[in-house]
Amino acid sequence: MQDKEITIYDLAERLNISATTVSRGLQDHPAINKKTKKRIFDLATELGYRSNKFASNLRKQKTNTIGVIVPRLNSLFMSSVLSGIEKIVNNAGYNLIISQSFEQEAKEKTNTTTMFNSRVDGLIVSLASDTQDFSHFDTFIKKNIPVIFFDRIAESIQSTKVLIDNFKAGYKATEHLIEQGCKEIVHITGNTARNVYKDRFEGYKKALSDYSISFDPTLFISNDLTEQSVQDALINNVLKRDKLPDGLFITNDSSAAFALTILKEAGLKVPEDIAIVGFNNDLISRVTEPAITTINYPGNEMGENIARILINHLDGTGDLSFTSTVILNTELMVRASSQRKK
Amino acid sequence: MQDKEITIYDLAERLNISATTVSRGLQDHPAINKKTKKRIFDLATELGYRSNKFASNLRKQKTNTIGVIVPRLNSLFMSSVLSGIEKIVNNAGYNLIISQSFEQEAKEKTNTTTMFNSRVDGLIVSLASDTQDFSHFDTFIKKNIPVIFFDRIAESIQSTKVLIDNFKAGYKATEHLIEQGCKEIVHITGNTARNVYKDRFEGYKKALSDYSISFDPTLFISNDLTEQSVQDALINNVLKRDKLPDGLFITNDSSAAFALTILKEAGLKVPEDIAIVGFNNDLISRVTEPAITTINYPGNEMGENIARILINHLDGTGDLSFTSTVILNTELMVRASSQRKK
DNA sequence: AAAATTAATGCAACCGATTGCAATTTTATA
DNA sequence: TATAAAATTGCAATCGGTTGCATTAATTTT
Repeated sequence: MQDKEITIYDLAERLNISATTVSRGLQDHPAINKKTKKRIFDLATELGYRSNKFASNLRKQKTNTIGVIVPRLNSLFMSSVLSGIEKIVNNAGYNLIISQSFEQEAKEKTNTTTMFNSRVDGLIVSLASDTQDFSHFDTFIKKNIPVIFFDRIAESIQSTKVLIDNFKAGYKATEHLIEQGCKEIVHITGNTARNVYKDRFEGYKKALSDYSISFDPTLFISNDLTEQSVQDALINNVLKRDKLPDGLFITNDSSAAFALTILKEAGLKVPEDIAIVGFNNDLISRVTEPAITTINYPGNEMGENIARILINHLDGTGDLSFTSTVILNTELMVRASSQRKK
Repeated sequence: MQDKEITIYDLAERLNISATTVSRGLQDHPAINKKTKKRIFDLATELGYRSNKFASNLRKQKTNTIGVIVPRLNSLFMSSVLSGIEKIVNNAGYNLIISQSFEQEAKEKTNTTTMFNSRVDGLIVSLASDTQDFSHFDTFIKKNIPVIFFDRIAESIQSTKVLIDNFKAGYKATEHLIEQGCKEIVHITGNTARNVYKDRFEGYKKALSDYSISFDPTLFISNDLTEQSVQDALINNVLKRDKLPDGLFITNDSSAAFALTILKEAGLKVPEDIAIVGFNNDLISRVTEPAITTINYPGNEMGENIARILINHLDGTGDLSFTSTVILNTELMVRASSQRKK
């Protein structure tokens, strides 16, 4: 439209004062007379003035933008985390730029570069499942731009991390199955190059060993946890075994629910023939029959936590110890899919 | 860090050429000699130059950023849409800024303002359930900044819309239930001030009337579709009726799944006592027992469509007819929850 | 009322890239 | 070799705020 954009110079001209004063007035600078401020604000509103963030960012070298890179957007857990992040960040006056790595290291790298070039003030990352090399974050570290990892973290990187105790969660899930009398527990999980899956797996093994059950590598299945993979694992592997397993610990609820339907279709009774434990406590774990025992992993709270830590760092006085690890609590939600004893 | 940021001036100085040439070289401007370009690119890489988007945006008055406002992030449907949008938009070199209205008109308004002030090149919106006044989008319209509505649209606004034929979907769902022998079909849905719910409701009523079933207002329940509300509706209303209904059309799959568990708990058999049809075709509709009949509503494709339309408009030559409506196909996925006849 | 403070305001440079137009260099044509 | 045409490159203004330092105006203090 013809609507010319109003600038501080326009305001200055109309008010017969300098652009400097307008700028300061708009920022509520203490040195500016209250009446002058009022005149500025009034005219600004009247003319529909809006600050040009680019000019401002350019000068201030700050963007008020936070970048987020996640493996995928379309899971309930991820979107809960994002929802939590967005809420906090937005209230603090920051913008969110979001991108997905689609579980690919290469995409993650280019996304990281984009974020860097967008000059985000901070970066929040959950790693792709196959990322092995972390050099793409070096530019951030070098420039002292905070990077927070959550859920899928990189142990080797010196930076803030927000996660759960996956080892403990894996241990508790497995222990619970053992207590229900399971002896042959299948563990289906993601790429164990990633901490989340590795640690849960370690917890699984530790529980087995603590209860004197020897770890059977053939009961351990690591794949990408897509429907296809889960189906393959069950039909071509688990269900083909001479002796069918009596327990299944699978590391997300969608997969657990999906596995449940496949096992039931195959004629197995859950939990009598095979007990199941999932992970996350998504709604889906509550609507299956039987409902699925799972680990409660509060995504929304995690998101809020992450955001708060980052914002505090950015807004607070240049604090020191920005290298910390935050561990959130999880709990086992026992439901019918695993209860074999009363 | 000490790392000074490299600018085109630094490059220019080192190469003994002007910043203009560097700028053009970096943009692969045809008037610049190939050898010069190579020298520029080489030095840029060597020194780790990165373009300052703010300076560039400031000068070009374009941000390469697209804003998205949705009611909530944490639903599978929404995140699929976002995932689709992100994919396309990112490939086209745009950034995504995302925010949530939390279903509140007020928050939607402030988010819109923020987007406006962030000078997004385009805006993608799915309305909050209680938004009645659309004046907050006027600023965009006035400035000719494209706004695309999807799913939850505003009929009265003249702008591009991407959605499904909710009337038809509602009709098909209801017709299917009728064909299965249902006579008393409960319809639980969201705020009918919003097109999605209103149209599905209209479809429901039309199907009833086409099959000579009179519409019973007491079988129609409109609420916010939270778990709590669905539970209330079923327990304090539906299940308290003298004559229990024999069909349920509920407009999202999570709610359908949740409703299913409640009805089963109450001792009803599905589909024998009551047949159920949901909406969306989320994974959750496939893992319940029985699996839930639903309307397939492909979020990811919708997202990609939206993004493509917007990008084409932004990158393409200033096209004309930017006021169109795109209707995506949906289909009824018949599953066990509604099959009462063979 | 003059001098010393304190409060307000303005000057001018700067942030880094872009671009219309002019100037210079190179290559082609006569 | 002089001249026209094409290919390259550079000048200088511009985008809109921000900020250190200087200046001017309003208050206080003697």
